[in-house]
Amino acid sequence: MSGSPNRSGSTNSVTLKDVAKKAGVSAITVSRVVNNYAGVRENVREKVLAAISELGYIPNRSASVLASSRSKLIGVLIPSLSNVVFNEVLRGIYDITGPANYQVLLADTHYSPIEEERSIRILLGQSPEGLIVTGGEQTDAAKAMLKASGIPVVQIMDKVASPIDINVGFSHFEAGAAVAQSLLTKSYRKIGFIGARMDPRTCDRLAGFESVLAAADCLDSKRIITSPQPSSVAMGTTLLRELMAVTEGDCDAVFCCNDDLALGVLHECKKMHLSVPNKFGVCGFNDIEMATYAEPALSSVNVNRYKMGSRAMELIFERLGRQEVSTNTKSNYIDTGFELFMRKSTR
Amino acid sequence: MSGSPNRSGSTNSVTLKDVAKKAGVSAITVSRVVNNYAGVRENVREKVLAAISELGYIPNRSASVLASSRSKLIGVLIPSLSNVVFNEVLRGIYDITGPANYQVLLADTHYSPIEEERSIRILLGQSPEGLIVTGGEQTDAAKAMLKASGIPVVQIMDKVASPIDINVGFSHFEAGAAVAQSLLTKSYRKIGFIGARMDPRTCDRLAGFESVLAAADCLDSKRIITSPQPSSVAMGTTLLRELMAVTEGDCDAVFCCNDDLALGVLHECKKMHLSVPNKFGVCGFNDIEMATYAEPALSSVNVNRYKMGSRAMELIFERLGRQEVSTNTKSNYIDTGFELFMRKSTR
DNA sequence: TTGTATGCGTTATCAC
DNA sequence: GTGATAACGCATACAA
Repeated sequence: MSGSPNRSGSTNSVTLKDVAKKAGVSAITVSRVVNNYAGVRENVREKVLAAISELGYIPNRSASVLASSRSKLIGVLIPSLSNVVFNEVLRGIYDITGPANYQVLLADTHYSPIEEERSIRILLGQSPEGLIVTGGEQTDAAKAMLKASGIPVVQIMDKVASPIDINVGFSHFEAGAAVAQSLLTKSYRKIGFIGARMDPRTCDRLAGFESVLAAADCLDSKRIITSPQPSSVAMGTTLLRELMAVTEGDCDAVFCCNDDLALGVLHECKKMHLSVPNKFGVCGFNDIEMATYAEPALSSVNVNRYKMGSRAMELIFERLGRQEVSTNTKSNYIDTGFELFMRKSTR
Repeated sequence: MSGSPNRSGSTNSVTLKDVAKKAGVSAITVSRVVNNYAGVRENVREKVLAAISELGYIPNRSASVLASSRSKLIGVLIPSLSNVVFNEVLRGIYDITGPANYQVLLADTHYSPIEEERSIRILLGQSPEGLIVTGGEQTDAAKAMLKASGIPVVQIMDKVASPIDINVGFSHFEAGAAVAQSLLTKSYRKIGFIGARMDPRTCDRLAGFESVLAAADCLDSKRIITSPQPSSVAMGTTLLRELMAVTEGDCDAVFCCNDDLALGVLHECKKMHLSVPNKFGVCGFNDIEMATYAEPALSSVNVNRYKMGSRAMELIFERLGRQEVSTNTKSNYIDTGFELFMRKSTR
């Protein structure tokens, strides 16, 4: 209705004062209504609400944050937006932040600690009330900033050696070891590994896997095929070819560092007439929905991605709730575990 | 080193003033250094930079935004975080925002215009410099807010009837029609449709699909099977069973509203000994990577998801660049098109 | 229950 | 090239 042009360019410049004037009250009263404070007389509240909707008032968060340092913002850093693994983690996070009216600032670090540090610096500038980061490979500078920030920080997706603050994840080393153990139990002996991108967690899975094979005297490093490039189904086909070439076919199973790769492997096995699971066993990781529907159904490892996200967020809110700086440095690690689902792609 | 406790709880409270004092200059000079202003003497700049890193100063964006109304924030609203379709869109967006040092505020609307309106209100409160929303089904209130905001708004993923501002997408109606046409060309005549969630874009694809079948006198509404629940591979298997039950097997092809559903259909076809593509043709939508590796390879429709994201962001930046409000109301629609990839799952 | 004064950390404006 | 001062819009503390 009014449509006054605003001086500074873009922002909708209806302010508390405008609303206050229209409602015939003071600015602080409007503020109280907006923030649902108890002590406001009902008729006053209604007048204010009417004025708010009439003017299309939208509170300016910057001003609010500056004055109160409660931003209702949570910073989240993940290594890759393309990796579907993080979708469910994000859902877990959003399912907790949404109802609490918190917003998420999401940054993609592209698996780079340097980019991560840059993003952390920027995110911290937005005064988030909590931060969720992936893994434990932050730069020293980043760790220092996070500690200095004083806000709850949760490292997720991995069990980290010395957590900055809170840690929600599981041991990739143990998960990799469990897969190796399971394949051994199924009488596979010449077990290979296929991995792409090789981020720290993937490396941990490989390490756990190798340790078990080594103990069983079944480890042969030429059966370990990796690529620094991103994972994909296509990459799985390529790496299987490579594995078979390098080992001259002397390989009876493979642990793929994720399901995309494994699905590519299954596809390629058909083309190569490699009979799965008898001649060749295949196990993936992450247990995406498609695993169950592959032909044959893909063995995989389920990790509680949703839970890691939701639990991390819950812990932040718990911290934000209690005032006491209860630094019980012992139980700051939540293990969300993992579970093997051995299906038709392994004996 | 210093470690002074901060009064208001959480934020790292090293301010411009602290840096200024340490460097022996005024606050505004520090601000100039931080923002890379030209006219600062080199030795002064160095002194300031030293003080900044020594104190671990992180600029407070809220204060900056309040004073300058340049937030370096872009709001993005998508209907679902679980839907992998949006991953690539987000990558497209982030690949443009990242290098420009812009942050993304990402909200999940859960396919609900009401939630979308709520999120838009909250996002606008953060003074974003641009906003990207999905589709054109915003509530009237939401549209009003977006228009009043004065910032560039891009509606993506769909060709919308009357864009709020800018529109980057493609016609789902035409895409659905193209699939129907292609299936007809391949001599399928009893063509069904399987759809889940049934958001407006899915409905449009169905409408286009139906219009072509109707024109060819091949439309039978009992072959249209839909569910309001989310899409999944599992849902694809269920809906195929339903389609076959309802039509008593009188159906020779199906268009699935997305690839997840279609992969489920392919899986179920095997169990039902329905020979694909001869007895039964299957076409999906979105052309996810797995489509190529399905058995048989899944026919699908590729839409430029990455492009929709990146182009939308580029357009926002273009707008932000030029001061003139060049409301050339004609060419505010960018068509990113679609492309059929008919593979082995159709004749 | 409501209002007044003050400050949050930064930048715009205008002096020097 | 550098600095003093006044906003920016809101919330805290206290007064009425």
